[in-house]
Amino acid sequence: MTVVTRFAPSPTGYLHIGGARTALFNWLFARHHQGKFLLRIEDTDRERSTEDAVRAILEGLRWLELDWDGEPVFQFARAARHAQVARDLLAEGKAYHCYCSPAELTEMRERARAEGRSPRYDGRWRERDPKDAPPGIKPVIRFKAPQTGETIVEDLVQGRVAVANAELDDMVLLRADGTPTYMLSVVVDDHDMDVTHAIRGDDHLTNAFRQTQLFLACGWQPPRYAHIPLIHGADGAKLSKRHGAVALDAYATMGLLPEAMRNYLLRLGWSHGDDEIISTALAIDWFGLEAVGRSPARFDMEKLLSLNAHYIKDAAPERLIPPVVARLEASLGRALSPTERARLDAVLPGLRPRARSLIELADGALFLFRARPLPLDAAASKLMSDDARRLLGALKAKLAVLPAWDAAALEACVRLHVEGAGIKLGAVAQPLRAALTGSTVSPGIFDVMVALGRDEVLGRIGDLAGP
RNA sequence: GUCCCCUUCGUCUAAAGGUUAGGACACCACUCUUUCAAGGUGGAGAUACGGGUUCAAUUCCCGUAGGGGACGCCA
Repeated sequence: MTVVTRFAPSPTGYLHIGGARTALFNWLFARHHQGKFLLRIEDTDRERSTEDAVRAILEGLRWLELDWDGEPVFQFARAARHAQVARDLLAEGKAYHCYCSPAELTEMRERARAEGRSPRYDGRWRERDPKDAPPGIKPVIRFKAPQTGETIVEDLVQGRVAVANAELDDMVLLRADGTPTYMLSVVVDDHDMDVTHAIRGDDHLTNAFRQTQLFLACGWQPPRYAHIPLIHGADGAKLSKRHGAVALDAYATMGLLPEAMRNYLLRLGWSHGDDEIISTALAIDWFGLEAVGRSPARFDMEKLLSLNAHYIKDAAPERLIPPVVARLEASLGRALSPTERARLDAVLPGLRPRARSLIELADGALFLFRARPLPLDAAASKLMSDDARRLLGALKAKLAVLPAWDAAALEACVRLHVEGAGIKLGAVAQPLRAALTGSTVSPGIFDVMVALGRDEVLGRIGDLAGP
């Protein structure tokens, strides 16, 4: 049997970390088993579903490079089929009309809560004669759920979980306006789409019981369920807008690489011994539900950034350059010239191990493109003593006539210069760094000089050097 | 409130009855060094608590505490 998984987000909000991990696990599981990974947009809530959210979800998945098989299924488009199943159940006596008004239900729940009972529908229309139906009220269709015994879910992550059927009430399958509810749609779609494994957040665990009952009533085989623990914010609370559960594209904007995000998300709740850095190819090879943990995890930006730093060091330059150029041009407010882009290429190796994100990478490169005279930051200007200026002035003259302009020649020249002056390399390297970058922090100074080129170097030194 | 789930360093996790309880991030120190990183080396740091079962419990069972989730004509 081919494995079929699905990611079934509802487009009522944006794709966040938790949803992204659910998608990743479904995708990995399907790819591992050479099965199918389907995408289903659960848009049966017409009030809250938006096209923007659909777009954001698709873009998020594309950014993460999680490709789905076939076309996305829009659940609402299948409403007629869902409604038909509800009517079939009604005809078979497995469901019934309920004429309770929303106000009546609210009152029922409030009273139950006040009396310390579970707030459930009491089944008052379950056995009532349809002739009692109040006139002019459109009924909903409720599922006639078993009231005794228990329902068991053999969860691939949580293990065997049982709940007494008395704990579950008769859920609404078809709303008064004839539209299907989530519970019905999920069951029908999972069946029609031949979903074999439903991997989703732990918050759906109780739904699995109701869905199992519905599957059985329809005479269908439920999929295998796998409820993965939720991801919490850094403070241990449920992820929400306030806790960094921002849309996935915010992480792209922050300069995260999708492979870093995948690796990070993978290790949240899943492990393979002591392995930490796991390529996507290995992840597909190794992934299995048996290694998914059962306790919730906290989101840790530091670890994500550290993984990102690793992948930045690893990434091919052609992957890094375009996003960095885009960020640079945005902050510069102008396009980079070919000469400037060559400078960027030249310092990239030096910049890479110093950046944890593409933003830091771009920020680190900014000094290359600043107009002269360069503004110095506080630490840099503190370095510019009269001695330092004189040293730079003398060095400038030697650099101007240096036959070769490569890192080795530059280093030799500068070292000779400091030896002559009887000082340490740092005494000139730091002022030089300040003059060339405006800062006390940069890649190796000789690499910076090569990238900048002789004219720019002499110019920048000249702006600050003493007589 | 009811039901369900969870609990190993600050965080993510390994150890599927016998380990000096391992790794990673963060932290500290040292090292390398033209700065800052990166790299290298080392350090500090955990089995929530209480009972069992067992020759032996992080591991199995029960309870307590704490945390989370669900309880919609939302998904």
